[in-house]
Amino acid sequence: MRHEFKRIEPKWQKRWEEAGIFKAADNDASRPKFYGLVEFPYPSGAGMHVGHIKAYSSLEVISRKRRMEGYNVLFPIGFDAFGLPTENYAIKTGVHPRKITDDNIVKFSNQLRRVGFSFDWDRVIDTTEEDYYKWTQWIFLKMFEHGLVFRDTALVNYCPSCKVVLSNEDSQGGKCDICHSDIVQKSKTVWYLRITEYAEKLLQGLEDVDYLPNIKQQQVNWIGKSQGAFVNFQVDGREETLRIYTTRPDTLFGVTFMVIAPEHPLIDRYEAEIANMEEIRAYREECAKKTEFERTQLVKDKTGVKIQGLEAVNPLNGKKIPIFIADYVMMGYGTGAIMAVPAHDQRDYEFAKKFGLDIIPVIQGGKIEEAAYAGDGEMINSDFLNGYTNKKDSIARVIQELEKLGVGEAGVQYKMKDWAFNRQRYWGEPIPIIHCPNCGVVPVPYEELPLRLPPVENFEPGSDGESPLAKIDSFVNCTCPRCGGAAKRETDTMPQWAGSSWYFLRYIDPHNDKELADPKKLKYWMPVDWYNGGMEHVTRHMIYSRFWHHFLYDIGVVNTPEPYAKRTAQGLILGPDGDKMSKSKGNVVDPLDVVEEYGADVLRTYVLFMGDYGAATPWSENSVKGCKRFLERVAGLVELVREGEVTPELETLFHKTIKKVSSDLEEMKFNTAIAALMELLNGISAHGSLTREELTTYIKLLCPIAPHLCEEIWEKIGGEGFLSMSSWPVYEESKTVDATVKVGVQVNGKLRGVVELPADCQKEEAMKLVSQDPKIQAFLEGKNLVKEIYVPNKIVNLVVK
RNA sequence: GCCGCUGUGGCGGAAUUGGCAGACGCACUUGACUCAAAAUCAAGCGGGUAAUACCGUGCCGGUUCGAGUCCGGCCAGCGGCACCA
Repeated sequence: MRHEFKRIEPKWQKRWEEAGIFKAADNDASRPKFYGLVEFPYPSGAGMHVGHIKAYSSLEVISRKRRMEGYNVLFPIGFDAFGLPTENYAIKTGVHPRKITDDNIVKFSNQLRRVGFSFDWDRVIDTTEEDYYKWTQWIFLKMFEHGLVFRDTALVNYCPSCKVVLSNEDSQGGKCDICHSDIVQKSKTVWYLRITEYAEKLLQGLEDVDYLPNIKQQQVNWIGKSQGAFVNFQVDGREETLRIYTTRPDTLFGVTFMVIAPEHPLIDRYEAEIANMEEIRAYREECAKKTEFERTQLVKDKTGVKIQGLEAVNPLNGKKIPIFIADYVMMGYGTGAIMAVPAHDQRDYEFAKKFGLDIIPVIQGGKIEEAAYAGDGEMINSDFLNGYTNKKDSIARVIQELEKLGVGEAGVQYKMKDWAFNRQRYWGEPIPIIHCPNCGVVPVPYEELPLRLPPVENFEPGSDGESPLAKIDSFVNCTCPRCGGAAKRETDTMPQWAGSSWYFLRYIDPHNDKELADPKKLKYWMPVDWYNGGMEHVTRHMIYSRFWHHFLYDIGVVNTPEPYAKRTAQGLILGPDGDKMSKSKGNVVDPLDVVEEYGADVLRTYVLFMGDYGAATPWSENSVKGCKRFLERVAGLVELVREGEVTPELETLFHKTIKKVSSDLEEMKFNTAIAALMELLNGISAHGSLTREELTTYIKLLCPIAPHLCEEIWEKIGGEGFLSMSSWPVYEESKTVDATVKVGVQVNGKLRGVVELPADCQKEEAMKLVSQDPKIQAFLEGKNLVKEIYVPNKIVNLVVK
């Protein structure tokens, strides 16, 4: 039998779909459930990328295996379709984003079908459909209702090219995540989601989930919890305290100055009393011009200005100390003010050196003349803290003292910031809020959802960073639902991350027009058992969606706090040249070209065989050919079928392979699972024949990876029903071991020979057999045998002198 | 600077977690088939040697009968965070 993929692949895809075998059954209590989730694609005009294939193939294989193991499997797909590329394309071509999106989804769906993925196509969702974003808006209003939505005027990251405000997540490194232009700072009133309120829950929740360790670590870093204390310094002679946050309150006796951020409100309050206000104003202006990126990058040179006329008082020893403003302190973290301990903090040290300030060591160790000392040591120059050597104890002691004096308390801080939740763009979910001159900010009533995107002809955003919706009077002008007076709608839309923050819930009940999803079905399917996706989504999408899910849990919509029980990630597919695939480098591989030339089964096999699933691996056309060769040899097995139940020579190999493939697939070691199937194939070829029973086992093991070919073989040998729905092979442990094993024999730790021993053979017998080996005898000639080491089935080591 | 990960043939990568390093695949070499090429099949394939010996998992040292694997110290690369107080 030849592997005629062009004929058989469409045939089986059609049969699977007609029979509906991949449809999930809601609330089926008769079998265990498995919810496998892959990150739904953004349907770009370019179509599918080989990266998509790799990302989906892992859970595709697991889902197919689960079905064969008797699970009720939910393996859905959809489209995360709001976003800038579509809108930009609309601006360029004049075609409506709705039309572009629909066309791209059709294209994507067809491509996904040609790869033979076993998605449940009845549950496809599209985040840009009204029936879907109605519920995105609903969740937003629920958050509003629970005080998690707020407006604030803030310096925001603004991309002058995309003309949008970006979240911190989208502007990492001072570059726009979408177009890579430099970000500038702009003052704007924007919407925020109070994600920081969930910082602790998001951190704690990580203890109950099975994420790859690096994924967990990245989230922990992102949340960035630190423990320390808040301390109030009195401003000398005034009813004013300067509140700071520190992780080392026990170094309070080493404080020689204070630093506040340039934007700190203290300055505005005492404008009249600050002698050098002109100088300070100039410094503030200078800082405002810099982007946050510049501010954090120009770390070499500390700048700042001493505030003339204000002094702080150290609450523990009453010492008066100067206050500076400097841009190395950020308004966005802690309280925007610090106590400076130059002896033990490198930044404070550099600042003190530059401005000629005192440096008082309070921890023994290091060379204070050269650099700040951040290590451990005995406390000195610190009154009641002197003599402490353990930092935990000294911190506990000083916090006790601060609390007694009423000038401070223990506290925690998170690096994570609130989520800037808006875009000044057309192609996004309208924010369901009304601005009323009488009532202020009023939410759109739930009954009025969805708040639809109005038809627009010009998608260009306003030059002042305003949304295109602001130009549509019929959309903007409305009546206030509270007082009935004339009011205006919010014209910002939600950021692209909104729709993907809850999509996995909608798959569970995609056509429900009463609720986000039926609670019974939610309870049945959630949590997602296994979620696979890219490392690039570990800190944004993953954190956002966990936040939304925790919130939905708190208001009783879902019944688990954590949405994903397990999370894994695939590695990138690099271009054949080893560089990241990109259009400009011309090293992009189109998966459809591969399907066309080699078939979907070959493509599926290759992306899983090409290397460690979690690692970045370059594409190799030659290796694709290798996979093609492999499947063609498998197709040829049909001709080797002979009468019988088992082939004794192959029995152990079969049992071993079932065991290895079963466990390797679970551990995402797809490359070694396929290698094991290749080895088994080599074994069968060497033997020259196999039984129908054995061929059935073989194609069952390969079926999740190369299902079209395996179904075809199954049909050819008279199998009934779909192989994809047959039972997963089982092995017997006792049959996975050979009667004899080849064991290496070392002399003084060096390999000198190999002997064949009965499996699990006793030491005495093993030694006897080893000593009969002439090669080994030669090495023992004239030497004293000092020690014999024997590890059954593994190694013999003879120590001689 | 901090945190995490990774260094194994010409290449992608294996190694039951301390027990025969290089499974499996690619590339390559030789042979068969062919007028020839492709495809296919067979054999070989870490370095070294005529064959042994010997040398080999980034580098240096250690533990052990035995180290790719464990410990200590470096070096290089990748990813994340970053004037975070």
